Amino acid sequence: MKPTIYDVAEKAGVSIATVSYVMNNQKVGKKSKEKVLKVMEELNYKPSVLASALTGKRTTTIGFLLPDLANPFVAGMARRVEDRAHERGFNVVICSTDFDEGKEALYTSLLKQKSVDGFILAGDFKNAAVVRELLQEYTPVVLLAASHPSLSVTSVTVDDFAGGYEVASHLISLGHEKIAVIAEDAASSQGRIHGYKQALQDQGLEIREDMIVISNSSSEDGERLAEKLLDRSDPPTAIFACNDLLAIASILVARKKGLRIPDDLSIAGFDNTLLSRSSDPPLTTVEQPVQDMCSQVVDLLIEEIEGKSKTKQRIVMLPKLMIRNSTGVCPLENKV
Amino acid sequence: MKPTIYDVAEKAGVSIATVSYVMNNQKVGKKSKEKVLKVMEELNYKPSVLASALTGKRTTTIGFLLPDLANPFVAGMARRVEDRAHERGFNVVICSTDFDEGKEALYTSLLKQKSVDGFILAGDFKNAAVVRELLQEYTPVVLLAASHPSLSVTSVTVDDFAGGYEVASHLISLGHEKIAVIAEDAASSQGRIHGYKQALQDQGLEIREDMIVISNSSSEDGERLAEKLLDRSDPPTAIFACNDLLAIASILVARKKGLRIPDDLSIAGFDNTLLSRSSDPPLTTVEQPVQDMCSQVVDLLIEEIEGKSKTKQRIVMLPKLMIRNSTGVCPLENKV
DNA sequence: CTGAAAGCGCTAACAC
DNA sequence: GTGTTAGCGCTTTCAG
Repeated sequence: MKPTIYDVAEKAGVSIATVSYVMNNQKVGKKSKEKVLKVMEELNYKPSVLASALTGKRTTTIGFLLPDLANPFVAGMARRVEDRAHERGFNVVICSTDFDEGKEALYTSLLKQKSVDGFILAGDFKNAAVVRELLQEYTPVVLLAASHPSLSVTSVTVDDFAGGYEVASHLISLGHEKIAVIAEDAASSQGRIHGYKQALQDQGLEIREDMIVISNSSSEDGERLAEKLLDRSDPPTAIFACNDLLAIASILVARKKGLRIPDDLSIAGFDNTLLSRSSDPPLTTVEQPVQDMCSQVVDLLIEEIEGKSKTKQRIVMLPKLMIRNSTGVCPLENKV
Repeated sequence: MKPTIYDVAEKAGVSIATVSYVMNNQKVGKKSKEKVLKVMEELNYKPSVLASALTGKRTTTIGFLLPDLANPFVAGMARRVEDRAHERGFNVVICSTDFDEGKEALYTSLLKQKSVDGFILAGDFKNAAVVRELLQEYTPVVLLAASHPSLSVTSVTVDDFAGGYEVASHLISLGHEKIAVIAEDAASSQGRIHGYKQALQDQGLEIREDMIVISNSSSEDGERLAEKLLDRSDPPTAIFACNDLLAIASILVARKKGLRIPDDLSIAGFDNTLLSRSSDPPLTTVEQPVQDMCSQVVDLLIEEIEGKSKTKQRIVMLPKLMIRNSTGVCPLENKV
């Protein structure tokens, strides 16, 4: 059997309390301490986190709910969150929710039974009721790349409005006027769309709602929507996709239709995933400071877990437009 | 406070044992059972997994150690593993090890302290000592996309030899004779290289060890190596990269050098990640049956956890060559 | 400074 | 069937 605190105590000739004290760095006589440490070493003793947690201590495990781990942008965040969490001595249990309220509720419930110390909810968390419940029972929660205006919960996001504004402005400066948007059914996309609209308005361009379509975030759906947009009698000269996956899907469709990018059609994405560098042409996109965002959420969550957090806060980080070759000047014949 | 088994027992007018029995589907009088169930509902009672596990039951949590979650192929596996685990009622805690023996040892140790029910080790797990230890203390372990010939541990892999053989044969059939390999420092790459060599040998072609280089798996290193290969006085006409990331890196380098793909240079990858579809040209690569592999490992691990597994086994699944446009006939001037 | 003992929430004999 | 009770391994008063 694995050695327990009793084994250590006995072999060291002290009580289990003393052993516990040395593990928790409490005042212990030098002699006893050394002896205990030595025995722990000899027995290769590792305290049980379960037993410890049962008495009220932390499990040093956090739950990380995200939309879909297979999405490269999400996986990138997960890696960063994991790294930071490990640095701080926490493990991460990951659950993909697919934007499904049922899964969101189920997984949070399961993880609560397992006594995770807190939750990071990434992307658009649909089930507000669950968040509200977490909040009111004082379970530490922070949102990542998502925020809930009506809820008092700390969050870390990128400035979606600014991102959308910059992309649209960039496209407008290239002479585009018919700029379509392929969005996700998520709050972040709404922010990007707002930014896009503002840019259009600031330049006195007409905002056409029929140029804005919502996808279910899958590549297939992205292709379907891109195809539909390009088949219009009055097709856009530029497409702003709310993530790189959708942008790539658009590129694929455009290529299939024999359109040259960016000569015939400009395409911009969002997230700056590795997809955007490998695509042809390399994708103009918006970079999110993933590393900083993830370190921050983890730190904020741990502050809450440790009860050190003063106030809830919403941190908004600035995105950065990465201009590459998928966007170019608007073809003349399409100008009004 | 959260309700405990005592609260339920009291309110239902029974003993805690009875409550415990109904939770574990043991024989309980119909009346009592209904009453207890009703109270559990009213109190919204959720049993503590910690307390339950402390008495010897499972935590229904498995540890999943992988090289790097940010790698799209790995993230794809993680998603599948997660899905299957959830279907079976398990949660997954994920740890990226970066092929670092220290991290491998550290994370397994931490997770053991947290009493995970078992481990899935994916990719090349360097620290054989750790695996051996796990095995000898009867901790359930299975390997995914990796195997350890000298260890008696169940594993699920793709047939790397076959994959390498097929890629090389395909290239040879296109007339290539100078085929370079950019590999990872992993056992899977060794298998692929063996397959590649066998194909060359079967066709009576010379095997040149200086055409085989090992990367540290990063894109940057991939680019560096590809560049070095192409700068040789006697450059290859085709590159077989042992994963898509490295293949993309090669494409990037080739493009930078003004080489046309596949006219001047053919490039093949491995894994069939979404990168291979979005790249230009689309990448010829080898598909691994990720979904099946992942369902299998999870099922096998759970069998071990439940003590139902009869014997250790090594399952090898067959890969599938996906021919796309990054490979083409060998340019004539380069033929010997 | 250290030991004895009472829990933490649940399971599992062992009785009744 | 169901209640009593002794742990599971660790933390934490409370004495001494």
